[in-house]
Amino acid sequence: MSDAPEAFSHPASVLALETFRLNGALIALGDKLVAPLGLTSARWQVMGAIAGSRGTLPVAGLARNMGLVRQSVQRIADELAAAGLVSFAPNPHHRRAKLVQLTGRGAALFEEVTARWLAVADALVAEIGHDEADRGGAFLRLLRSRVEALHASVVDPTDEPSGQKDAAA
Amino acid sequence: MSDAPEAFSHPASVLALETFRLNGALIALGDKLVAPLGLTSARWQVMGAIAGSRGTLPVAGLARNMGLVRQSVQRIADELAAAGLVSFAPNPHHRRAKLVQLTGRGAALFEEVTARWLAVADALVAEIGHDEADRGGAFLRLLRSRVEALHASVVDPTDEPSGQKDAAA
DNA sequence: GTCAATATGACTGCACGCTGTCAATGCTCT
DNA sequence: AGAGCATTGACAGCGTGCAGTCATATTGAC
Repeated sequence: MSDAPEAFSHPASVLALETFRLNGALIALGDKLVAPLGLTSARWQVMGAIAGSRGTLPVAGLARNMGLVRQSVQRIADELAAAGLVSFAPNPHHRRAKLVQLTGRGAALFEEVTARWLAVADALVAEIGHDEADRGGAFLRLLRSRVEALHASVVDPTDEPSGQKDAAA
Repeated sequence: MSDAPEAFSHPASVLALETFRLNGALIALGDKLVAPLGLTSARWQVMGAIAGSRGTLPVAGLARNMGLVRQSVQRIADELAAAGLVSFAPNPHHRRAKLVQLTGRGAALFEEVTARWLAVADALVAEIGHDEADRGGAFLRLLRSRVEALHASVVDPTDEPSGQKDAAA
């Protein structure tokens, strides 16, 4: 077992582990920001996706924009609807896929949350610098695209090639 | 609601959202890597922490090293023990806090997982470049430290300053 | 030596995202 | 018009991490 440390110090391992920790820190920060307003990080993000769509997207569309599966967003959306923060409007193009929109209360709450976030976001960018923040964002996007490509290319050696959907290799 | 887009294009928002997506992509990649060996990302990471500690740490110590709370690691460790991959050895310094160690099967499995990971990790670093990977890792660490500092400094306006533990304003 | 503070494990409950499955809806091709 | 396929919402189950609580074990102050 003398190979564990070298595997951990691998640059890719450092990237992965640091990403996990940063992810946790960001969620913790987000939760702390919006908790006093009765929200959570996830609900806030869904409300943001709704606001960004101007209420023209159903749940599945929001999920695509957020990079999540439908079911995750559906649960949050239902809870937000139960809380009176979002409503489902008829969709002229699809009878079942109702359009998710913010209610008056939802929009007001989201504006308040946005104000709180922008204060923190400005402070964060001020500390690390505009250029560095932009470079970091680009790096994260690049890294994700590589990871996703790797994810698609990894083939399971213990898996027979019959039941595969996408493994075009 | 015309302020949603500007909040989303904020450099800090981009960083946060990209971090969430990268986190998800990494977990998906990790799961896919170790699934054929009967593991998950979380169990693999805990095994890694155990291997890195050389079996000299109890659950709480592993959790500290990983940046998680005890309970999360405890559950995984119990499951790994049930699967015969780790065992709990007596701790000369503490009767309850048994030392978590890999069993022979656990160590062998971890070595196999490590080999699989190193192949992918090398491919990833080869694509983005060694220097860029190192710079990215440093950036992530810096960003996390700033986010954690912000988390500690954020005070809740609707919260009376009596019940606070760490808010050294 | 005693007692409070701390550390640890055990247990419960919760939030979140995923997979899998099913029925209903909409779209495309023949 | 009809068949086949993709999309969508609904529902169930699972893995992971967190907070809270309690009992036990260890440590430190007195």
